[in-house]
Amino acid sequence: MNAVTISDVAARAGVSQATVSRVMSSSRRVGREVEARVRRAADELGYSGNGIARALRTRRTDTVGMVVPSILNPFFTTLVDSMENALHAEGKQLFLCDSRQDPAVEAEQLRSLIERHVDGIVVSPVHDTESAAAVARSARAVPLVQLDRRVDVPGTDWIGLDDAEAMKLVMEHLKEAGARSVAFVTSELTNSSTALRLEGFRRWAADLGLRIVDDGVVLGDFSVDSGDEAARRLLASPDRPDAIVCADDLIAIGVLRAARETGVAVPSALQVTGVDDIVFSSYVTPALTTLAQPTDRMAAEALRLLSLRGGADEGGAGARVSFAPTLVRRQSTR
Amino acid sequence: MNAVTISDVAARAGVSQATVSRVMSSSRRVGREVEARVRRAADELGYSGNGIARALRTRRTDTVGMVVPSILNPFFTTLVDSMENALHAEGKQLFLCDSRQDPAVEAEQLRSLIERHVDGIVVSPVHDTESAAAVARSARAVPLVQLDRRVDVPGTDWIGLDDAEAMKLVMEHLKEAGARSVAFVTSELTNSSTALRLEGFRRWAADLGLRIVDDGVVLGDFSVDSGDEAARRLLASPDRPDAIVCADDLIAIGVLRAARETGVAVPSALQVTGVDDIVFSSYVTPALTTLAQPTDRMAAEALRLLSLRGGADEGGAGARVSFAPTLVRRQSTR
DNA sequence: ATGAAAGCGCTAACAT
DNA sequence: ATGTTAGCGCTTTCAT
Repeated sequence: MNAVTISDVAARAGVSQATVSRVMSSSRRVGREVEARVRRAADELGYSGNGIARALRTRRTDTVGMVVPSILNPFFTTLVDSMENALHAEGKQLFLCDSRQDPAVEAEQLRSLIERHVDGIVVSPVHDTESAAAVARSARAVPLVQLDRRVDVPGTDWIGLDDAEAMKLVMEHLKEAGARSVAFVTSELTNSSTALRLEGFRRWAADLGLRIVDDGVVLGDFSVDSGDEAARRLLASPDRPDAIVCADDLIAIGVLRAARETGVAVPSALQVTGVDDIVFSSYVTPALTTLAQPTDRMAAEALRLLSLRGGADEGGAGARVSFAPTLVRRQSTR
Repeated sequence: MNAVTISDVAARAGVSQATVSRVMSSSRRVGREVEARVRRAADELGYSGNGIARALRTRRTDTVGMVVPSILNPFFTTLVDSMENALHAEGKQLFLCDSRQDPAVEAEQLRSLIERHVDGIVVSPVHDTESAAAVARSARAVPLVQLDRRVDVPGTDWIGLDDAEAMKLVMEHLKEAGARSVAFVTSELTNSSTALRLEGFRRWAADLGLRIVDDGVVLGDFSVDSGDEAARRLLASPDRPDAIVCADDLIAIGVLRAARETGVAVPSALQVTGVDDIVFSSYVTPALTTLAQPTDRMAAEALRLLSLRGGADEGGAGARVSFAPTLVRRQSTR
């Protein structure tokens, strides 16, 4: 084990601990000759420092905690990747927590992150209401931003997609492509993304004169199987839509599968769109038309907001930073 | 900020810090009445403990670092998920590091994890040789196991797939399904998985009398595009194989795409297999026959090996625990 | 059963 | 430019 401490190095170099500390953190000028001696001593002993002791003293851990509903959802994987990249660039590290779509687990993860004294928390809350208390409590203890999904906690920053604009892009595209009647498949209304996207769908359907078919809004969850099931129902209906708008790509991929297996041609007889532009959307057949989110920029913004709030401040305005997606046209629409 | 310390609680409860500590960690019996008083004081103050201070004192952080070549590769995503699950069950947390396929980044991540005094490290080394030094150095400082990929570092434990058995399963399946000539698409030979799978492919091709076509081993990387490209070459050759064995599912999905786009029917004219059973393998058309890895069991085993080696021990035997995959038959083979 | 006190390894005043 | 010293908040002997 690495039991080499700063005082071992100090002794070997014949200087004080403080001098070694200064050399290692290049915080203050140190004599050239002394610095060389210290560095050599550190090398010879294989000194690597103790981040725990430093953290206790400086009250900074250079770590950020991230809590997502499911890391297996490719969109969150991308978000995690973007965060890890952004943090790495700043010499920080990421505690990754998967809340398994469970508010209780989520609350526990948040508590644990705070006990570990992370410098900040990025969370995508599982549930509209059930996540609120834990998020609020956490935000009082440590800088916290919400990413993608959000709960209503005054004074908390949020970064995510401009859901209204997202639906506008999709609906306009479908209108241009000749769609007349539409349906919407999404998850249960227990998270913020769903609610806003559905609202946008309704609004733009009305504005653009796209008719929503009977029972044209289907709620399930963000999964391929859920999309598959919803599509079978919609396609079997007498009032079959000629476009199905999906709240995310997983659902859309399920819809595509159902269409294929029930012999409905895409995009000629049915157009399909998703949201997120997960990697596999370009690999399915037909390739999926979807909306790409700028996850790298979102992660950078999340970090920026995290460091702005230097500590226990509250009553901050509660910034809401939304990014417009970009339409990625592929073969599932005309 | 949460500035409530153990001595605040002690003062409020009218006891010593030691007693509060005992109550919080339920380490020793404490009088019933005193315990109640302490708990109440802690609640009232919103005391949550300081994991950093505790870690400094106990020399345990209850954290594990994990370094993977790319978290965007769905197989590693699954592995990370399995590890996160296993750790969560033990009240530990995961530092996630993505080495971006770069040995230099990997070395830096490892160094950083050690400085943060993680209790253990799980690493899937990027490169056969270039990762070796950093892995060896790290293993000297902290309990370390290799997962999936490995470098040759004596005395280091490894958990992964039984690659020979894997290839055996695939090849026997193809033989039964009537394949005669085969090709193998994999990544460059700079990681352990590739080398072993190729070796297994060659051996079982010979044993089962499956002919390897001319230029029948194609090296690229673990990606859809790489598989696509390799397949176009193989399918254009005069000596076209009637089965393409792929070293992972991403490659196989690329092969399927190339086959579709060049009008080669799968599985009737060409059979295709992958390895890993990533989620999307069941969603492509035709669904991919592949090998499933027991990632949950692997993660559990990794943790077990981590805690066995209680500290600075070395000269351990260097356990190699390999798990047999299971064949998942789908539509890309007959 | 409880308290007093030492100290984990480091950094940051404050001296010199 | 460098050294001395006092903690950061906690756990853990060692007393009582």
